[in-house]
Amino acid sequence: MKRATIKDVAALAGVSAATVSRALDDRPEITQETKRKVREACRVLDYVPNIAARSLTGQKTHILGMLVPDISNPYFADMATAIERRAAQEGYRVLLSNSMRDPEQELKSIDSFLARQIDGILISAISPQSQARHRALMGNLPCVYLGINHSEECSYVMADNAAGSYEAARYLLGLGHRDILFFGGRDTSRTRELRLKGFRQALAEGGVEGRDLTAAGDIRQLRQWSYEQALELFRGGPLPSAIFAFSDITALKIMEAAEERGVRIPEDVSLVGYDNISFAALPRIHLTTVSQHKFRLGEIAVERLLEQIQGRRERTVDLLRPELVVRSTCRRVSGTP
Amino acid sequence: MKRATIKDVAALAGVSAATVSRALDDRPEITQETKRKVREACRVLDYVPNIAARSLTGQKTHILGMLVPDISNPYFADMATAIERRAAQEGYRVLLSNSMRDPEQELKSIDSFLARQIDGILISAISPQSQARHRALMGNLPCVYLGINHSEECSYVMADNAAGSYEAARYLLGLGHRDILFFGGRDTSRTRELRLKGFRQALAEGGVEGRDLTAAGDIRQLRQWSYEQALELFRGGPLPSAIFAFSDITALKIMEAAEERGVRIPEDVSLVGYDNISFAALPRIHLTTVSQHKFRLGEIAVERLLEQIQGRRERTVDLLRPELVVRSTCRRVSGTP
DNA sequence: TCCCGCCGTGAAAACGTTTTCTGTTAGTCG
DNA sequence: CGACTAACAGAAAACGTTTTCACGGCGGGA
Repeated sequence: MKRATIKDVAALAGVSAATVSRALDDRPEITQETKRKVREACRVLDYVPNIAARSLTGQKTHILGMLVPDISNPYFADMATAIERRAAQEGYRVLLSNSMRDPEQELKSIDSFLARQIDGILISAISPQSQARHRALMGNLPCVYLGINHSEECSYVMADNAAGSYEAARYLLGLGHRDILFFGGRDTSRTRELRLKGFRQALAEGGVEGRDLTAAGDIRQLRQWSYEQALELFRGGPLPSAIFAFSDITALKIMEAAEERGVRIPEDVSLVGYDNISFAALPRIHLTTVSQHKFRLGEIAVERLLEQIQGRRERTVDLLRPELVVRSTCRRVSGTP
Repeated sequence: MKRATIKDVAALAGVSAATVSRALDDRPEITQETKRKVREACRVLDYVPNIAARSLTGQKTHILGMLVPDISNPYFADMATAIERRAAQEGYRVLLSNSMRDPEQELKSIDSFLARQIDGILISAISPQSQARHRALMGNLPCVYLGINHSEECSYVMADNAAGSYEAARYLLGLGHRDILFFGGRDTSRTRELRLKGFRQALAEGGVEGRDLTAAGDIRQLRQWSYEQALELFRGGPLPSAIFAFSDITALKIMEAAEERGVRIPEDVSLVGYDNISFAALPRIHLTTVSQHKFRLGEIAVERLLEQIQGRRERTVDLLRPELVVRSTCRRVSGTP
């Protein structure tokens, strides 16, 4: 009933525990014959090594931690999928933590990760409050930021936000749009800052004035805020020619408000999102958006983290070029070629 | 630089390691004063207990394993969210494993869970091949099935699939539909069987003949299969009055095909889904569907698993009643009251 | 023949906790 | 005043591995 230990295997194979350990590690100094006996004994006893004991001797746990605000957000779910898969390929498991953007939760998660001796941590969102604590640990715990770069001392892999929005804005300009509104995102968000920057640059190059609408205030209510602002925008009065949404989630909220107000997309307003989450490709939605290659980002993040864990590399920075994916939420402005 | 151990804390607090252990456990036999000193020392040294060492002494790891086919599927993402949250409340973490429905992956995951001394496991999908291995362990490892019940020896919590589809079918009947097609699901799926059963029962009670379309064959290609079958269905010729999709994912694929063929929903065909995944509530989609209370299911699953782990309860069975959520993909058949 | 070195293996220490068993001190009761 | 109890804390064993060190045997060179 009780699980077999290495000693049981050793006894059955007629060798010592040390030999079993070495045989399972496939060390060259052990005879083929001995290895065979050991393997056989393991099979018979259904032996599974105890990782807790292993990690006690200073070995690694082969567990990675992942800090995420909300796994039910498809943006993070997609990344998590990629991460989980890549990690599994390398023999690692991932311990998930939804912080729900609650600083206290984040702190607890970090502590619990530490307590569990994880080998490294992937962070795709963290509040400023928790960063101090986190920074204190960075020396000890390999870490890579994913999709953000809160600290220059730490590795990160992210998409080039400015480049992505630059390209999307150019696309809108090319379609003849001149009155384009950048919509949403928190005023504290560095990501928003970068996306806005690329947007503004494209507009400036096209000699067009840009507008933008920013969420300032409670961080948790962003979706609700977007919906209400869009409702307000569509209340009547002149519409912008196109809306550049901070994210696909935001774009969806804009769509919802538009639907409610009878505003048609793209006939009345063009709309582009950002992230290319799975929602965007759905029938009836067909959101034109900027793809972040979340899958690739996740994979690279794992690779970099493992390199760091295994001491093969120090701090790294990866910037992926995003890609505009054109669907059907933008139209050409009449009267343009 | 090295992490502080319990001995360091003991030294700083001027007590023994044993006392520190007891103090942190808040045992009554330790003086308030001593506890205070210990806590202070922990704070100073930034002490985090080593869970690996703790688990070695026969304690629990406070880690739960979760076997999922695909976390980027919103159905599982939603459940995972609920599970993660509830587990965290109880001081547990969850180790995630995406099997991608690959039996070999499943096996590996189970072994790796075992090696990591997890306290219990939540399974929301498992292939028949892996079940044998899993069953062998069930005596040792607390387990609850989530949304499925592959074995009567094991706890499970799931929605009453037959009841849900019964209700949805009644709704369709009430709207005047008489030619209703049950669409999709794998022929090996027990879930499909149950949903079909409720569907048929409702139809039989209404004196209506039901039809159904089932996927037989490669399990991984279900979405593609649905899309192609729907395309075929919409090729021309007589349409059913309503389609009852096996799942929301299937329903979405049907929508996609309908869009492609110029078939309007609900004007030309009514459509109901199953699961109420987040996609279903999106603007422009508004899928009428059966809600499984995935969140509640996840929570209950964690609660039952913990009860089992802590020896408070044996095998349990929970059946939740699903709920029809009416949106806008069904219309009343003309000529009915 | 003797010694050296190498190969394969075993014994034991170490990892950081928890827990059981003891021991000490002070207080209480007869 | 002596002995017993209660309250508190320490020493040491145990958990299952890995790893360091040591040892025995064997082949080969002198």
